[in-house]
Amino acid sequence: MLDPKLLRQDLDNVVTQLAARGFTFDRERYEALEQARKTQQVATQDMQAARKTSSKKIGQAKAKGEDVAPLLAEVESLGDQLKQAEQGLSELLAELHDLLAGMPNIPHESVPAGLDEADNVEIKRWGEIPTFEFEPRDHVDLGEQIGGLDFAAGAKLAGSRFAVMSGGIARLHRALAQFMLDVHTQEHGYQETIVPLLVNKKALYGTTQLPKFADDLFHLQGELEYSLIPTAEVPLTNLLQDSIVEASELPVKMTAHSNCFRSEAGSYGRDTRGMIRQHQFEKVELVWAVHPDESWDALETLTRHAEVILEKLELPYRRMALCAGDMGFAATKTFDLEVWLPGQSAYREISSCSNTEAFQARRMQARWRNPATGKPELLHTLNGSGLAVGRTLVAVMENYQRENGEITVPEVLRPYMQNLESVALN
RNA sequence: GGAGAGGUGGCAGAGCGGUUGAAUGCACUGGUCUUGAAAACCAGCAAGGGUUAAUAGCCCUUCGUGGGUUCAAAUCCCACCCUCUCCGCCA
Repeated sequence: MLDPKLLRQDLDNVVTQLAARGFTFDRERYEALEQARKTQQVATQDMQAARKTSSKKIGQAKAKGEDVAPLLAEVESLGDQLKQAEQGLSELLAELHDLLAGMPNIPHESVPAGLDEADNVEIKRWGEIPTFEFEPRDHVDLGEQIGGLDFAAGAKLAGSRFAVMSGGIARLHRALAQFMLDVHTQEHGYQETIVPLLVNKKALYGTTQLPKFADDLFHLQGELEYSLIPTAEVPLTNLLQDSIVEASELPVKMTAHSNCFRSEAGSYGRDTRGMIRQHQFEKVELVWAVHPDESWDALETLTRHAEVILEKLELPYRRMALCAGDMGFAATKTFDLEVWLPGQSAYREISSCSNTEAFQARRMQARWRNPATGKPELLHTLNGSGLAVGRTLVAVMENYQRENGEITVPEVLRPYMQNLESVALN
């Protein structure tokens, strides 16, 4: 959520900056609503003040044993008027709030211009693209060849966009998650966290999946209104919901390995082959909550933490700065990491690291106490994948494949696999 | 699932229709004292929002959440949520 004060004070700028990411703001509606709100709020609060004063007088008079009848007559009519005014106000506030809640974050000045992924800017490349003395296969073919990656089984049990892993592939997948967690907790200083995979609406609102993106989620039926998390960013970031963190406790750095569930509504026909886009996948998530002055350094550090995983795995990647129009709703700036997939001869997204500044923190009232003023102020929150485990498995399979279909186990994973040197036929 | 208890400020914990945004303690901040620190003493210290040039004043809201009664609700009524204890069931 943007700062309502910013809209009141600098609407022109907000409108143009949001236009940069392709968002059209209904300015006239906003201005009319805001005008009405102001009038209504001042009037309502005046009436509340009047009622308060009268009630106090009545209390005092009664205590002295005086006759309160005239005072009662005075406030008699106030009740209905006030009720009406309060209702009118709350309707206006709700409408304004809905309007605000639908507005995306303002892109940082360093974000490249552009409306779609064609305008994303490559920041750097790392690693050598591997060459093969044979025609490299994609992970689907590899999985078929050595077994352990079964999409038909996934479809039988659940439907499309599900897979069953088994044997060496499943083990490799588990090793990847363990490895990532160990690096982040032991080398990068994150707090390991295990979080609920089902969350409530308030949490989803806090990280901005709601109200706008309800269709991207799986919602449980039944009297309890749970949804499956699309990313551990939701529970991790919401740990700070309605709290005030001491300055000495910053930065807060948390990591969680979790399953993630996405409906993938609107992506019919995209990435239908293989593990790239599944309804259920695993991810190791990184979340920071920081002093507002430090979020830009934090974004760089966080992104590096994700890159380190790829480098340790010796997977070639590039870092992209997303253009304004390609960024997620809550982000002021996003770096995507794209890993090289020989099966597609292309770089594919494997991590997305964003600074949301106070956008999420404002919604969830995540604050820190500024020792200089003694007052609570909004934190800045960041999140990034470190990394998407399923996609990392794909990258390992395709980059480490041998002609016979076996997968060489990357050096850093071997301690997690009893020093197994390759994954062969299941 | 059954029975009971409870949800109040950063934490603990009073209040149970009327100058209560809320006693008290701890924590925190400033001061006195001290070579310095601690202790002791004194003072300050909730959050959100509105108005405004203002982080100045003034005002509103908030005692789990949502409704209701009343001139007036932390206090009374209803519903829901959560926590704890016991029993049952169960990874």
